[in-house]
Amino acid sequence: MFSKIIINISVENLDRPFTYRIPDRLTDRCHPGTKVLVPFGNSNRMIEGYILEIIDHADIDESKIKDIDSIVVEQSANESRLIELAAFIKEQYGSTMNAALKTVLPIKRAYKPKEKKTIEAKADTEVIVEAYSEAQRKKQSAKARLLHELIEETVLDYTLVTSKLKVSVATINSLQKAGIISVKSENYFRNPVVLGKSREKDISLNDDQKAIVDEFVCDIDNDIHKTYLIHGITGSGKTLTYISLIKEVVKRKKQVIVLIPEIALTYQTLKRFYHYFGERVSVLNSAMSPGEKYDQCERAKKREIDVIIGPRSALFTPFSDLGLIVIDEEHENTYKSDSMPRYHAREVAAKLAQLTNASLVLGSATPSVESYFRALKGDYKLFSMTKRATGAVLAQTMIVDMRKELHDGNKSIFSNVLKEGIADRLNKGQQVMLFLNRRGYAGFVSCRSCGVVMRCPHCDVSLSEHLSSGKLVCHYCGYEEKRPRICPRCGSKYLLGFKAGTEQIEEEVHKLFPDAVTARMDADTTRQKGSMEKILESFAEKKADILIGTQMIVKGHDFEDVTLVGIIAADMSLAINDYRAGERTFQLITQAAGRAGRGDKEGETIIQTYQPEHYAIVHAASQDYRAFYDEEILYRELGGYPPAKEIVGILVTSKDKALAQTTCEKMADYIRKTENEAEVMGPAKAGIGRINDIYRFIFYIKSNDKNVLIRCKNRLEEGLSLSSRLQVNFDFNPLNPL
DNA sequence: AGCACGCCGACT
DNA sequence: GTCGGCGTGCTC
Repeated sequence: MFSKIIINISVENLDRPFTYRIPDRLTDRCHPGTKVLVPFGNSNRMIEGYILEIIDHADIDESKIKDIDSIVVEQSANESRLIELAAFIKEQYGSTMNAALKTVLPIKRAYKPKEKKTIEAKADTEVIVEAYSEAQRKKQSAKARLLHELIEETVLDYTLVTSKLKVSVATINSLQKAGIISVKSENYFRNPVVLGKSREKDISLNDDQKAIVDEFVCDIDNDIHKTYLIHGITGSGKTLTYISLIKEVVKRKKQVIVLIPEIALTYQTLKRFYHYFGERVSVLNSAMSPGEKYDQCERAKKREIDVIIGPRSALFTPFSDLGLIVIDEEHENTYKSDSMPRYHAREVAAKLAQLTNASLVLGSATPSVESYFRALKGDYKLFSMTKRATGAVLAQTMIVDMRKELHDGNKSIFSNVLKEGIADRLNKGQQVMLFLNRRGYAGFVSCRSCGVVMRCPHCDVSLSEHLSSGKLVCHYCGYEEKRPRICPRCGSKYLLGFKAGTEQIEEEVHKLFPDAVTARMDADTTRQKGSMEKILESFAEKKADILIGTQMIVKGHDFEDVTLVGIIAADMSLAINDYRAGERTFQLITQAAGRAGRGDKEGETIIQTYQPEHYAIVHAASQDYRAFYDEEILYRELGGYPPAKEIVGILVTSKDKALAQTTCEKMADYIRKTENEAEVMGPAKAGIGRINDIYRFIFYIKSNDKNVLIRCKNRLEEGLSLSSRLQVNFDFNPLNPL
């Protein structure tokens, strides 16, 4: 017996399996995922590795093969489970086992003790309230922000205060001198932090929420672990429901993973969790260093925390007794990895829940069609929350037919209703959000005389004008060049940039409402780290009347004084040649509409479109998910798209164009000839045919049965020669346009 | 990554 | 002559 073993080092040269003989004494203890000690290299130094698979026949000269030395016994159950998860990812999504292991295993790091700083309230609540109002009076906004938090919580995380609350060291020092707060630092690992510092409130749930919690508790107490889909409209109190569910699980001495899209990982959200779970909750995010992430893994292993909140990768937190996984906003695209292995967190979470006997809770105001489909089929238990927890009413929505506006002689980007709406809100001192439903970046530059478009010399995309630096930039490979004054082809001076949509809107607003203060948020203004928070914060502080932006302004930000949301080109995302276009459009409009009227004032949403009769727009306007779903699923079944059918995209890339193309053709032909349960489409040049001088060809396989696609993938993988000149990527149920 | 092998300069 | 610099290449 032999085994393929991956060495426990992340170095490219060793990113391949090595074959070892399994000695007789170890045969019954060696399984995929087992951690073993093997002699390695010329000096036979002992090194740790993981068994990937057991094989009967060696694929290399047997004289070279060494024996496995021993099994590493202290391997924990959760570690072997993570290995199993890696095997699942490799099988389901097509990647090397090493790549799968790397996504799953925590990063190794040298032990470096880290200090944990906290800010504690030293004075009584009355003193803090007093100081808070004084700070407010003196317009010391940073001080006020900090004190405001201290009224509710007595202990705050130092880094949280400095980063999310943007309180400087100077402010903290002055409050420390005044004796109102004290800064304490303690060692992370030596002193497990004391819990229960926050002033806990009882959770009071409404009937919808209670019903969910009751059924969930009943299930887990009978050792039933299901997947639950909570469909709850914006503001229906999903987060509080999650918190109640998590409390029940934590009470039973089990741990919880909460997945949240990175963009929604705001101070507000975190505060709610800190409030109920104190120091027993931890966070992961992309801004953290590998060391910090490693620390959180260690804390999880040591059972110092019960709850971890984070993006996709938080799924791999090494808890020993996982009881529940929550995926908030489960429809979000960020849950699908965009690099190999292209796994979907929802599917991997389901597998992890199955392996650990945990429950899975999915929540969304606009569930993905896939999840809702499963829920209706009975695979998931479906809960609906149809009332806003605060009792606030949903915004009034209105669809404006822009064709009619044009017909009536209104050539502006704004309909007359929207213009009146904006004027009205400006009068009342309320705020407006203008949402441009547009994907992509700033405008390209082209010659008005000969029509030539400035393109990247290494990629098949046009270059974007970078206004501040006066350069043309490629967003795919980073190529830069100075913006030419005259057309390089015909020499004309009419080389003009097309303005990014949001800029154009801003200009128009200034023209119509010269006194209004606007803030703009798009790929161009948020390129710098932290600038997004800055813009949102200044808008929240009412430093601007109108916030103009793309997708990023609609996700989970609540502004009490926003009473009007204008959706400029609601149908723009329908034009994309993608089976998910309708779903995406519905989600975006629903989310945008949900931004209006979050406070006590009634909100209004105006949807401008050239396709007022399109079902995604009609149902989004009436906030009727079910009606949308019923039409959408019909279309998916008709077109043979997920979830009715499964799709895999096979992307072949190479510097050698002919090689990529012929390989892609060969692969497609091979599947066509050998698999009659599968339908092959293509091959064709990929959506972007060349990136960084690497040519890209793609073909798709469709089938009713995902296992057929996995079989195709496995057979293509087997047939692959290990040519480094060629790369093959698999993408199951791809998110990008077909 | 580690570690051996190896091919050059400067030293007991 | 040899000790040791680190450049190259391999590890089942």
